[in-house]
Amino acid sequence: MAGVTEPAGQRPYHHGNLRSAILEAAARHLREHGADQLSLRDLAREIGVSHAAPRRHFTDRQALLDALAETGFVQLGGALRTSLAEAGDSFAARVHNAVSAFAHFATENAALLELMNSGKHRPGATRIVDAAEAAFGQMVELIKEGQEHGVLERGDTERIGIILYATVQGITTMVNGGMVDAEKLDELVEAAVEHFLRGARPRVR
Amino acid sequence: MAGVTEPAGQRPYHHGNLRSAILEAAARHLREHGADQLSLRDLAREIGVSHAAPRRHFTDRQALLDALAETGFVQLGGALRTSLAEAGDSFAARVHNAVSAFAHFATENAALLELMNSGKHRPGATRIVDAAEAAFGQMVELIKEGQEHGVLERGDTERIGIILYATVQGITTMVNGGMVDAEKLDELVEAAVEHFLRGARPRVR
DNA sequence: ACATCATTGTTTCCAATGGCTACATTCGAG
DNA sequence: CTCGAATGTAGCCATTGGAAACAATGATGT
Repeated sequence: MAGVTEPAGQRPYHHGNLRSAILEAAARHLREHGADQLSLRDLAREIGVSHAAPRRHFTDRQALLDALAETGFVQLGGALRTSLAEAGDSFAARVHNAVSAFAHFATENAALLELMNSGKHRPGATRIVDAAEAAFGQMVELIKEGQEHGVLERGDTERIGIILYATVQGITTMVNGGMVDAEKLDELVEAAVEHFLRGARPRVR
Repeated sequence: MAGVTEPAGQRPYHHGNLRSAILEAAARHLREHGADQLSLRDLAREIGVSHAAPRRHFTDRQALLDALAETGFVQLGGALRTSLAEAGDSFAARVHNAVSAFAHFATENAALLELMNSGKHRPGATRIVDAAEAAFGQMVELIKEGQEHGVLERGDTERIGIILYATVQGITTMVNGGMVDAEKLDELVEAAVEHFLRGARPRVR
């Protein structure tokens, strides 16, 4: 039944937390219809507010997309974090877990991922950059770990991290773009990790 | 001076080859302003034709984007072809050349690349798929070459090709997205190739 | 309590876009 | 030379993002 503040199905003048409602709806639309089809007015209609209301929370369509990208990086960071927490001690297993987590996040949130690395965000969108670095930083940490354990070659840690990150990122892009069958994802991830570990292990002297 | 068929600055009723004119203008706009900003009416205005004229050549905005993606794959294929033709005999050098060619094409045509692997094309866009496979096939051929020379491990050729392709693709995505400084491109490509060759070389028995 | 100001929504308007239909001009095959 | 097929044009519509002026609500200080 309608709450006290919502008599006869009427929404009170103030929504309460429009911002998060918009973000939620936007995330769903993003997943279901892609970023191109995401319309501010559509969201407003769905939520039941006037089409100009969202403007109070997102100055721009781009601002909304930026916010989505930011939360995307936060989510990705979380996924990586738990994947690493659940992993055992074996470095290979840790890498595999992290990469696999990334791959699944990326393929289950294709449109979001595209948004995240489209780099179209506002010049001053430091929040996105921060969130991205927080997520990416875990990969770098992981590499550092491998280097300290003597399983990975020394040298520019970030560069090695970029290569690992890029490889997974590329695989998911191909899957998301339909160039590669989605069923091959796990198999590819596994092969990529193995290649990586072999390619980046210390040279025998 | 105005040609015979173009008296007093007047364009004849029929443009002559509107289709290619549109493609050209679209390619330029794509490069300069990205796919999002690409407007059919804008192109029509620029070319000096009515806003509905492009419709005779591209049923849809998407159809135009599809066509752009297709030519993109053709261009990429060409770039790979010449890069391989110019390479020496050393397998490592051949891989490096091809990968480098890809990387530069991808970073110099960021928006186009995004379009190419966005996978948003029409379900029945076989031409795109064909063009893509023609380009991608060269990578697979290259891998096969390495396998026959005993420089790369045997096993699923396509899978190995995908990993190589994905790695470069990922690197360029990061560069294009601003996550990585563009100046690091060559250095990254080199490292990636080296990692790849070490990671995919035959295991000693 | 109450006046006042900042938030948050609403309404109304505008320009631009993609897309559609009916119509005009030109080209080319028979 | 005629007539149908291509190719362009003009005008219309719905939708969108965005801006401005106005309305309702919430919060704050006295």
